[in-house]
Parts: sequence; structure tokens; C-alpha cells
Amino acid sequence: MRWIRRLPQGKDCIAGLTIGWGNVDNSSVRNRMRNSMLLEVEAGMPITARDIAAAVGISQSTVSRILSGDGRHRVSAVTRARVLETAGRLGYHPNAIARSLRSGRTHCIGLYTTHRYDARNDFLAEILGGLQHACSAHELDLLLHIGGRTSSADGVFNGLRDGRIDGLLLHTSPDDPLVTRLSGSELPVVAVADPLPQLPSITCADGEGMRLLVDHLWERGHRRFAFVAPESNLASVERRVVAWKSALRRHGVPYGGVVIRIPSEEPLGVLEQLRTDGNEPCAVSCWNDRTAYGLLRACLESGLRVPNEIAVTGFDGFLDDKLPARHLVTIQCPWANAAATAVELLLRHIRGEAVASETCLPVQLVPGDTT
Amino acid sequence: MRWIRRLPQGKDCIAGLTIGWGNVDNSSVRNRMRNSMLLEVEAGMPITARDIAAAVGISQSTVSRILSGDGRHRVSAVTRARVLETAGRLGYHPNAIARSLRSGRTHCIGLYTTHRYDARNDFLAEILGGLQHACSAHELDLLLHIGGRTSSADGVFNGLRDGRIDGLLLHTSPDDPLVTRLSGSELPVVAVADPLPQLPSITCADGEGMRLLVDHLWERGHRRFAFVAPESNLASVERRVVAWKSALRRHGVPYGGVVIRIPSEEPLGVLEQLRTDGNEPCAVSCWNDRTAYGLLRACLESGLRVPNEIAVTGFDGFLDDKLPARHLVTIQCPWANAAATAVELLLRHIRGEAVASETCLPVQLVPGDTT
DNA sequence: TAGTCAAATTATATCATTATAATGTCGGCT
DNA sequence: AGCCGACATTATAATGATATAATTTGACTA
Repeated sequence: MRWIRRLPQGKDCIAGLTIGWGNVDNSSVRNRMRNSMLLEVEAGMPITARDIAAAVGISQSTVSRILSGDGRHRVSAVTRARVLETAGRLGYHPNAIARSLRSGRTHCIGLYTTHRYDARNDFLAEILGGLQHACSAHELDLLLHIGGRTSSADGVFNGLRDGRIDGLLLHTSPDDPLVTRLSGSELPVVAVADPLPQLPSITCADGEGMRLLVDHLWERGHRRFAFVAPESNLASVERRVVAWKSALRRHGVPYGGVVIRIPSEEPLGVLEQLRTDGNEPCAVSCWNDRTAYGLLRACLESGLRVPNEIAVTGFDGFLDDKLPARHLVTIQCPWANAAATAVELLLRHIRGEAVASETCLPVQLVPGDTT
Repeated sequence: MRWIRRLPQGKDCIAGLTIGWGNVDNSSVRNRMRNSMLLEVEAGMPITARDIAAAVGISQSTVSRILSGDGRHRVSAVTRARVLETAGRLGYHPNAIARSLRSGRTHCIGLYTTHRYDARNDFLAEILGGLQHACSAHELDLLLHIGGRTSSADGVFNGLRDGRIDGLLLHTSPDDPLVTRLSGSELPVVAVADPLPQLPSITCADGEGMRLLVDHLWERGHRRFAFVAPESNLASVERRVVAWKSALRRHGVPYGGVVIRIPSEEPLGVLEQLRTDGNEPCAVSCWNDRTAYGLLRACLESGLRVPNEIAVTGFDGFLDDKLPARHLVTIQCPWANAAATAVELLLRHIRGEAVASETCLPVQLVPGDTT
């Protein structure tokens, strides 16, 4: 294919005369040249707006206005039709990068999380699912930084600072160095699931959920309580512990029960710690479902009767089809919904609108047969 | 902060005189103006290379050359030091978008997969882990399109075509419309795990692995065989079935055994289908570990003795710690490694180098107690 | 035959960068 | 003084789009 670019229409050449700098910025001359050059379009070369202009025989400005859907200027129906036809025929698609440079928007957001992406992480799966859905609804791209190490944190921070992404969703603990860097800046960031200081956040009503669980246990006659939490700095862990203690106090339980810390999410050795305590039935609230299922398995293996000898509750609301015999009492948290809302909040943040510092989604008690 | 941009040094103003278009493209005038304008730098405004130039009192070109590490031109040590110092002090970081527009590279690749992202998907977890690692090693960003619906496929295709990403990793079946669109184009694409027609691919040696399994079963005395495969169009499913049949033929087994199709990855009703067949011990090869574990659970629940009454093998090499009593016989596939290699291949593809049409990684038999 | 107004289109500037071409500077030399 | 060459720096072009200002065009009027 070879086209000859049209020349400016009836323009007196001398009109391009300019004197010195500071008088006229004649990038016009440059553009006029670009528009009147001989052009060879090779097979693999991307089609630009200028190519369309050349093919139709009009200026590149008009092409841009027609294709970018700028409604403020009117364009004749004939021109519009010809441009659209030609663009379709040549397979024109505007270059996203050039567009981003001009507009300052990439329509791409990042997700940074310190969660490990492994096959037993329902939580992350749920969050990612919600994000994917929300992103495609808003025509956003999603950039991923999972399992945060230092390099990854740097990468995501740079991406935000260098304009590679418009905003960032954060899921990490408050002591992450990245949080300090971000909370000082004005960059658009929203914390998902686990609130972070000085950053807007979206989460589920942990406290309310924990209160529901304790009330439920109390109603079913449980009087001895324990809590299993991981040694994690995630804000939601501590929030659930605090809510649990406060709910117990409301029922008049002294010291707020026993909190058992475990290094990971698997409740190894928890049963032993509980047993030394006596043989009275105990209601164990786990900080999340994964831990609760782990505890349930341990109970079944060691022959402890649930709920007669031990009661177990979870948190999050993820079903585990590998233990079909038991229906875990847990709190249903709309995490996918939270993720979608996070995207909306972030978009609002990016547009410069005010964003509430903390948004909470309601939760629900899921009854079962483990209490 | 307020700086006054320096004026061009000892430049005769009349030198800017130009006549008409087609003579001189004096965007120089434009740049000279931009460089000599009064500039107010507000607090939140990003620092550009021109700001550094203004602060140091040199041209923006020099700043760019120093900071982009262009070694071809020499720069005096004094200038370099001053620029670096100023850039550090003002917190300058080059804009990634402008850089991309100029270079035509975004340093961002996409992953498109039709796999559902759920918590029981070890495979995807492994792939993603490998990708994250490889990407951060190559300083790449990773764009995600998971659980492919039509909109997602469009999004990822557009991203590639519009220059938002440099290349794409594909994991889908050959009948995906996206594959047709991509294999026609010259866009840099690499298929991961499941080969696609006319596209370079990286995968593990399915055939070899299946042969190892059949040989292993044969050695342990099994003579009746069945295969459980999902109704999926993924290339690897069919490849494993074909390899299994061919391995059986090599041992002289007629008809190549029985293939049972299941709608998802959970082997519901498979045991019933097997039982009606007779009561002789049967060796069931599952197309992957997840299906195999499902079958194992079904066996345990219905009281079938493994491996005496039924033998089970898996594929992929993912351990399931929820069935600690059994060690599944399976094939260890280096999926994380495959993902990392896919990134390397894709980068080579992007650079325009030749890429082998199919690369296979070696696999290993993992012995256990299910045969 | 200007003059005016609106519609349609074009010219110019801009985003922030890198690559290439051009120019300036300074010493030494004739 | 003038020239040359090496080195340092600057000017210009380019990437591909959009936003704003300017200009053309055509019909209609006074």
C-alpha cells in the first residue's frame, strides 16, 4: 500500500513565515510537514489516525474528533461516514499509550497483596474474582502484584508514581513499608479487606460478625471460650480478637477468654493447648474458615465430638466441599462485593472526589452443626 | 517553588527565522519557548525532565541523556553530578507512559486464561507464582485476564493490539475465538501449558509422563485400565488420553482401555461406572491430581480399598495435605518453571527473535501408595 | 459587494520522553 | 586571524493521540 498525503488546502506558503522564537510556536509547520509527506505503509505497521486522514483526504484533527467521539464540534455526516468506513476498512485502533500520555489516564489499576497465592486461599480467589468482574465492567485493566516481596512493592509503587497505573488497591498489614510511603503521598490508593492508617478502606463488618458469633454460642449454652488467631499483623486479625473479647465482656465472661496464637493459618497443636485446660466443653472461634476447617479436621482425627466436646466457628463464609459431613458455623462476608466496591471507591478517588475513610459491608451468620 | 527557565545561550534570535512549511520544521522554536518559559511548579505536580533542566540550568536533552544512561555521548562529570543530585533532590522519575510511547515498549505482558480462579485450582496458583517470579526478575508488569469470558477476551486482544501490553501468554483451548484472531496476526503470543495451533507453546511432557504411569502400573501387575478425563477442549486433556492409549497398546492391551468423561474436574459417579464393569481390580488414571484426589475421597467414603481393589494415579504433582493418609502416585510437572520459561520465550518473541514452535519440559514419576 | 453568522474543518499546542543532527567551545596550530 | 578537531551541549524531530484556537466555507442579508 502506498498513499500520498494530501497537501494543505489552498494555503499560501508564505503564511508559514515566522520570526524567531518567542513569537510563534510553529509546531504547526512540523505538523503540516508530517501531514504532507510521502508515506509508505508497510504490512505490519500499525495504522495511525494520520493514515486515515491521508486516505480520506482530510486533516488528522478531524479524524481524531470523529473517532474519539468528541460531541462538542459538529462534523458533517458525509465526512463522518467516510472516516468511519475507512477506519473500519484499514482496521484502525487508537494507540492506547499515546492516548494515555495525552489524557494522563491509563485505565489500569494495580492490586498489591502480601497474601500468598496458593490453592487453599479462598479469600484471595474471592477478591480476585470480584476485581476481575468490576474491572471488566469499568473497562479497566488489572495489574497484579501478589505475594509481596520488596521488589514487588517497589514495582507497584513505581508503577503508580510513574503513571503506569491510575490507582492501587492495597491488601497488607499496617507495618508494610509500602504503606508508609503511600500514606504520605497523594496517590490514589484504597485498602481492601484490611484497613490501613490514613488510607480509605473497604472491609466487612468484622466486629458485628464476631458479636453475632459470640451471641450465637452464648444462646446455645457455651460458657467457656477460646480464640485461635494467626501471628499476623493484618488489621482484621486484631479487630476480630478485640471484637470477640468485647462481645464476651458484654456477656460477663471474665478476661475475655483465651487467645491462642498460631504461626500460620493451620491450627497445629491447638487441640493440645485446649485440652490441658480441662475437659469442660469449649467454644473455639477461629479467625477464619481455613483455620476452622483445619481445627475441625484435627478434631475428627483425634476423635473429639463436635459440637458436644468442642464447638468451632469460622469467619469469611467459604464452603469446603472436602468436609461434607460438617456444616461450619461461620460469618458470611461479601468479599467479592467488597472488591468490586473497592474498585468504585478507587475510581472516585482517581477522579478526585472525596472518599469515605472507612466503608463497612454488612455480614451474616451462617448456621451449621459445629456449635 | 518557582523557577525561571533559562534562556538559550548566546543564540541570535534571528536564527529562528524560517520560511514556510517544507523548509524547516521548527519545532525547535516550540522547544526553545518551552525551555525559556516561566514555570510554576505546584506541590502535587509531577517533576519532569524539563524541571531538572531548569533547576540545573542546562537543556532538557542533556538531562534525558544522563538519566536514561545513554553511553554514546560523553557528558562532563560536573554536569552529570549536578543533574543526578538535582534529580534525586527533587524526586524525579521518568514518566513511564511517555517512555513507552517513544520506545514502543510497555514492559508489561498479559496473561489470559479460561481457567476459573477458585481456591482449589493448584494449577493456576502454580502458574501465577512462576509468572510473578519471572516478571519481577525481568522487570515486567503482569496484566491479568482470568476466567475468560468474551468481554475479557476482547479486552486482552485490544490491549495487545493497542500497545497496552508487549505480549500475551495464552492458556485456553484451540476452539477459543481469541486463538483464531491471534494466530492470524503477527502479535507476540506464547501458549502456556496447553499448546495452540500456529502459536509457539511451552508445556510439560504429557506423553512421556503418561507412558511412565502406565509402565509403572503394568510393573505393579495391573491389567485392567480406565482413564478419567473432563469434557474439556484443552489440548493437554486429549494429549494425555492419546498418550495413555498408545502406552497401553505398547503393552498389548486391546482397545486401549476405557475412557470415562466427566463434566467438571470432580469425578462424580465415576465409581459407579467402574463398578458395573466387573469386580476385578482396575487401575484408574485421572487426567490430573484434582480429579484423582476426588476419586480417592470417593473410594475412601465408599469403603473401596486402595490399591487392592482400585488403583489411582494423578497428574501434575500437587500435594493435597487434606488427605495425609494417602500418597498419590502422580507425575511431577514443573509448571512454575514452565511459566517462567514462557515469559522468556515471549520476551524473545517480542524482540523479534525466532521462537521454537513447541518446547517441552521433562517430568518425573512420583511414587506413592495408591497403585 | 461587503458583512455577518454559523457550521465545518484545519492549524497549532500539548503530553514527557528519546534519538539524531547540529552547534557551540576551547585549545592548538599555521 | 582563521582553521581544525575533539568534546560537550543544544536544537530538532519524532512517538500518536486530544484539546483549543484559528480559519475557511457557504449561505444569507443589508
